[in-house]
Amino acid sequence: MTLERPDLSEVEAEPRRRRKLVRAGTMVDQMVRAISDRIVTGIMRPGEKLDEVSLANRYDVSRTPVREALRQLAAMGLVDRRPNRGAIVAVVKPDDLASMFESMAELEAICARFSAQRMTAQERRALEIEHRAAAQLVAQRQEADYELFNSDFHTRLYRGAHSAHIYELATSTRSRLAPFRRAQFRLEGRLEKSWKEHDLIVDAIIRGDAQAAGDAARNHVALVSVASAVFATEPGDAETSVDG
Amino acid sequence: MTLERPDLSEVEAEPRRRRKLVRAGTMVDQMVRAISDRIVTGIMRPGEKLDEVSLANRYDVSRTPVREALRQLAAMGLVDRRPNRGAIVAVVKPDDLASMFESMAELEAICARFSAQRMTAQERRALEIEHRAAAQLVAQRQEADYELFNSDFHTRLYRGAHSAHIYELATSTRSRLAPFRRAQFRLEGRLEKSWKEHDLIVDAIIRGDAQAAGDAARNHVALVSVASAVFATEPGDAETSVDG
DNA sequence: GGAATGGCAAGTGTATGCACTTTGTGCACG
DNA sequence: CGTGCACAAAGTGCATACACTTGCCATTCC
Repeated sequence: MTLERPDLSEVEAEPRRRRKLVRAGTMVDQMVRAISDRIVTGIMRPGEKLDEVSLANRYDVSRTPVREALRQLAAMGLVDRRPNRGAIVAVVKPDDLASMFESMAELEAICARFSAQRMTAQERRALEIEHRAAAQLVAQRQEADYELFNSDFHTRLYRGAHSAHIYELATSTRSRLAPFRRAQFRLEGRLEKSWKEHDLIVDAIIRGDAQAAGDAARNHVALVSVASAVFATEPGDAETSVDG
Repeated sequence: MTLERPDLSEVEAEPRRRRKLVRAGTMVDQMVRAISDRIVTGIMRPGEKLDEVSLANRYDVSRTPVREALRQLAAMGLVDRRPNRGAIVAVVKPDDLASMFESMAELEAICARFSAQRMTAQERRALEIEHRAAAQLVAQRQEADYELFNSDFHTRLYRGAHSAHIYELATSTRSRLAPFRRAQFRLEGRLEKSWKEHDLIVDAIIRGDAQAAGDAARNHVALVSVASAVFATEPGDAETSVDG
């Protein structure tokens, strides 16, 4: 339905002249962030059309920067572009989704393994403290807050590997998977299971047991994969509804 | 020196009107391929400037498609773009380079492991046949041909994992590393060592020994990394010379 | 009646122009 | 003689106009 209301809050707060007071980076970079947020958080659903002129109006720019943003998003894998036929939010086939979860599992295994070997004492301590604190969120069934913590937890693992490129691979793969797993914690008992799986990872990292940390992390993602598959295969027509 | 000769051979063979007979895809896609080729094969060296108007003249298009191509190349990690300050062929610091080789080693380990588990009988046979044939190239010191075979060999491993996303991660990481290892086979004895390392991988895959295949592959890349590091740290002023 | 063709509308691909940012250079001033 | 400012040149960022492609629909022909 390509809703028409301005809703430019992501880019700028006021309808004043846009030029000369751009806050951070170029228009294109801001739009890339804004649009990828909308995709990753599920506001835009897979298959939804990304019309160049609509986006140009929405963000109050011309088509040129929109096109550059779309190309960059396509390179990230978040949107599909067909020549002369426009762009849509990336639709992945079940096989691709499985492949991406599998990759994610292996990447997390690597990160956990390296974390067990390379994390500094401070990093280990912070990881453990945050993980312990999250037990509260589990006990109180704070799905939303736990989801935030969960994201932070995994980011710690990626950073703990102390390898810029692996961090990049992990975060970009995670972004591409995000649209397909945002509801996983709504599943009955998933919160507790997630925490216990984390516990195994943390324990192994603290002990410096790389093998165990890697295996635990791989297993954790594999289970998330199963939990998420439920939603990915739901009938979801994904075309008209704007947000759930 | 930004050589001025036309040299459009990569894009089109004749100086006739460009429109209406573009062969494959859009101008932007063709330029992305052409420029990434020039970077990956070492014709353009890290740090070299990518001026928009020069590229526009070179490929006989306006700046708009050039900008889109540069943005896509930046997303691939092959070029660095600084806002308002142009683009250069990506320069990676030694730490980043090490990180990328490390990632490559892990990715290849994953591919080899999966290949040992998942390759079809045909794939295993083809891998072994090609590998055996390459022994000729080693014996005859055919560095250039062996390099081609080597690229093919690793691509077989990536495909053998039967996972689209892992294939993507492996090939893109490989592209980003390509500029830094193109001379590795010139090192004394590297050819023989490479073949013997391949031999271990092939043997493990044929036997279906995932663990051994992964370890052998990781080790293989680690050694390539060392061999390439020699060139990466060479004084190389990387500005004027066009090909070595 | 159905299939093929022509034109229309929507939307993408590219060219071009102007505004703004950055950077280098020369001159004034301390 | 060194430091800082102003101005000019080069080059990027974005807007706009136009060309071309695609999909749809009505009309026409078999």
